[in-house]
Amino acid sequence: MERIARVALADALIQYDKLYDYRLPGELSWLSPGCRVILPFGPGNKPRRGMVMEVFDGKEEEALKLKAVSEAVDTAPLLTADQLELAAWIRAQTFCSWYDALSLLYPTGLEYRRILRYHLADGVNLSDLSPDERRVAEVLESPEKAMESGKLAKTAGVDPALLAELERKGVLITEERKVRKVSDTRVRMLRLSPQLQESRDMGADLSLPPKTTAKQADLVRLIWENGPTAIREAIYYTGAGLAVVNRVLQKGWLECYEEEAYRQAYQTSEHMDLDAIRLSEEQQAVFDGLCKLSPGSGALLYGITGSGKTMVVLKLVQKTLAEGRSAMVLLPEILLTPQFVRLFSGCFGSRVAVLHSGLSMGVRLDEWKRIRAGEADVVVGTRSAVFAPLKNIGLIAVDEEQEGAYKSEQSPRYDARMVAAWIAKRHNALYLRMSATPSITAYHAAQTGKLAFFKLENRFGTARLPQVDLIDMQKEQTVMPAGVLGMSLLEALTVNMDQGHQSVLLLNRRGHDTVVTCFGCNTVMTCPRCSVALNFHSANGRLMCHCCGYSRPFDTGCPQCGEKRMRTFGSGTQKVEAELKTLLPDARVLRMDTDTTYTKAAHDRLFEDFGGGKYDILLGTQMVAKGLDFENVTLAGVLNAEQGLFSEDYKSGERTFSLLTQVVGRCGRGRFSGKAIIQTYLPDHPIFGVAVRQDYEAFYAQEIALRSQMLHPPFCDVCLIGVSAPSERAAREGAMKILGMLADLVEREYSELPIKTFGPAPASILKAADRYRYRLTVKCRNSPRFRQMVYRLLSGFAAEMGRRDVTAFADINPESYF
DNA sequence: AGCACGCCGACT
DNA sequence: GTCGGCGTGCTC
Repeated sequence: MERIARVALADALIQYDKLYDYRLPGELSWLSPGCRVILPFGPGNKPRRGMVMEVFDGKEEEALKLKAVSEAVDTAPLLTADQLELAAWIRAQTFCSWYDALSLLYPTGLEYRRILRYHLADGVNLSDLSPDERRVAEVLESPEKAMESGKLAKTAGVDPALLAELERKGVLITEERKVRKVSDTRVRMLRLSPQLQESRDMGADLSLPPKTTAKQADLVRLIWENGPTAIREAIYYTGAGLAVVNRVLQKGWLECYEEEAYRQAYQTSEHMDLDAIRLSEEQQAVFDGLCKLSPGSGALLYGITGSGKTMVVLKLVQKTLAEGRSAMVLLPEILLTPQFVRLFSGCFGSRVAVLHSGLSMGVRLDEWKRIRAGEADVVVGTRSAVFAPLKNIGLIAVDEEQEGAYKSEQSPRYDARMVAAWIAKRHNALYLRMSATPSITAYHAAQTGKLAFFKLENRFGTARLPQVDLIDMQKEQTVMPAGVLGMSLLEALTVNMDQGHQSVLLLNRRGHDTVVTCFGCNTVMTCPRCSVALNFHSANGRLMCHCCGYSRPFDTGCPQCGEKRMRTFGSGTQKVEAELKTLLPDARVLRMDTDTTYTKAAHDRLFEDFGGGKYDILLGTQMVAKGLDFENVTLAGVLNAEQGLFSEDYKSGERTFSLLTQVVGRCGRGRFSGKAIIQTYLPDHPIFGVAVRQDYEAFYAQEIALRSQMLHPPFCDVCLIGVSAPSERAAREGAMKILGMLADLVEREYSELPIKTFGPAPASILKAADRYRYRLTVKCRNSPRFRQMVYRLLSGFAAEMGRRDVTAFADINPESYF
């Protein structure tokens, strides 16, 4: 019998992504599932990365036909059996490769980088070489000297391919080194020597020889009294130098060892006594109800803004920890994490770990390790935090569950809410979705009993919902010609400012504005790589593409006619800011959008400044609507409320309602009552009626009827198939090809599947990053059998198109429409 | 993706 | 008769 490992291969394309069997040689027979390995792959036996998914015994003659695993990367499994199963599930759900799914489960900091270094071979005769080759040899000088491949090619000024050729010829010898992307940080610690420790354990007093210096004695006493301490800290407390430490170590009273240190993700915050906080009657009832649910249940908590959902979650986390289980709280945006982390770390201290993509690789690695080691058992983070290696999870709470940010729009296209549900079921944990404006799908699930339903209808404390006015911009006067601020809103802003209160202005922008056109020929400035208009950013004076990041200076002139003067359209935040400056010259306006808040530190600081009363008006895009909680804000204005309604996907109503509700909820959170003003050019749209009344249930009734009638989710699933290619023709033909293959599969083998196909159509952004995109939309039921068909479709298409630079992907229930 | 195998044109 | 073009197919 021989040990055989079934391995997932890294960087595998869908055409050949499957589990491969390799023999485990004797010295590697200890390898178990979850360990990373290096394998010889393909006819050239190129070393490739992989992860062991399964190990079993096989017949000797079978095993000998297999190639052998060449190297172990980990000495112990990196992932648990549960995690391997999760990866398999993710792969099946999202059509990603085995290894891509596995990669979600550990931080990139644990990845190794392979560094190739070249040496000169012994006894190379320089006169046998071409001039190029000789230059390479001269750079290396001698066999002892080595250089990294990229650097060598650059220094010698040769094509990197030449190096590979020289290696084949035996002129160069390669040496490979594996370097972890992020190293561990270790800290040197001091502890008592075994003898001293023993006497301390016996209850003896510390006794040192009489001629011990004061500093030495202080140092030993510190460790005696406080236990093991980091050298740096010990030096800090005793005032001793490193020389004293070395002396004491030499005398054998203390010993030194290394311990893993963790890079910090957040500042520790002031302690908060959770027991001192009493829940309201309504909150308590919800809390009790949630506690009574059977283990492994899913629930939806519908709570209006300001009803104190977070407080209920804090208490739930506390209860979960008390039961010896861990908890996870997911948030839609990185920008919301600081507030939550402050709150949670105040209550649970260093048991809290933070995970989101804004953290540096080192911090993320260390947070991951703290969680895995069980040192942190409360995880707060964004969608990727759902993969935190918590053990024995008792609670997964998803805040603002309707937010599209929970869905990944890059491969693997997972939905953190579905992953959370899977994990919760596996751990028998409570899966809690929360929102003031639940997604139609979640509310429907609650209505039909698939999720337990809880409600918080009252604003906490004295806060009351604000009065909401809808302004018809077709009739409304503006002060500025072609201005965006109507008279009513301007008046309200003035009054609010005079009373010393603050206001929030939301600009409902969706991409295509702050368009710039040529003053001469009226050409719209568009991105040369994408088919979208460029946006003017005053912060850097450049025209920028919001799609691919391309930018160029504003003053380069019109590419059509060379005219230097430009005209700006739309109502970007800058334009509104300028209008405010003219109309309310005394107002202190804080503009917040992706230009001004590029870093999270900047965002935090601006938020704090606003909260501290340094500004009268906060003006911004979507981000100002979320999570902001300041008692002095009593006016909210929405500038072009109908914007999002023009997008073609079925969720536009849901998103607009949610946004309006959030922004209205921003004001009147404290002692003062609030007011909201919504400006729109489409006042008769049914969504505004229910939005003004802040009536979610009425909105739901209206929306679910529409979904049912149009056969949209939750009454079906939507599978988006996207195709991209270097030319529009190739993209369209690719999409046609897929449509043909799909029809073929359906006719031959999958005729029983309920399917309706739409398209091919150009994607909503036809051209992005120099590639043209087409899409197909398939209304379906997301069943294993349907996914199997899509998988075959994708791998078949990839095999056929592989060499033609036409790629396709599938995304079930996407949040954005490509 | 790599890499080999394989079957047709211009070369020692 | 051989070197080499890139079309086709496989990768444990």
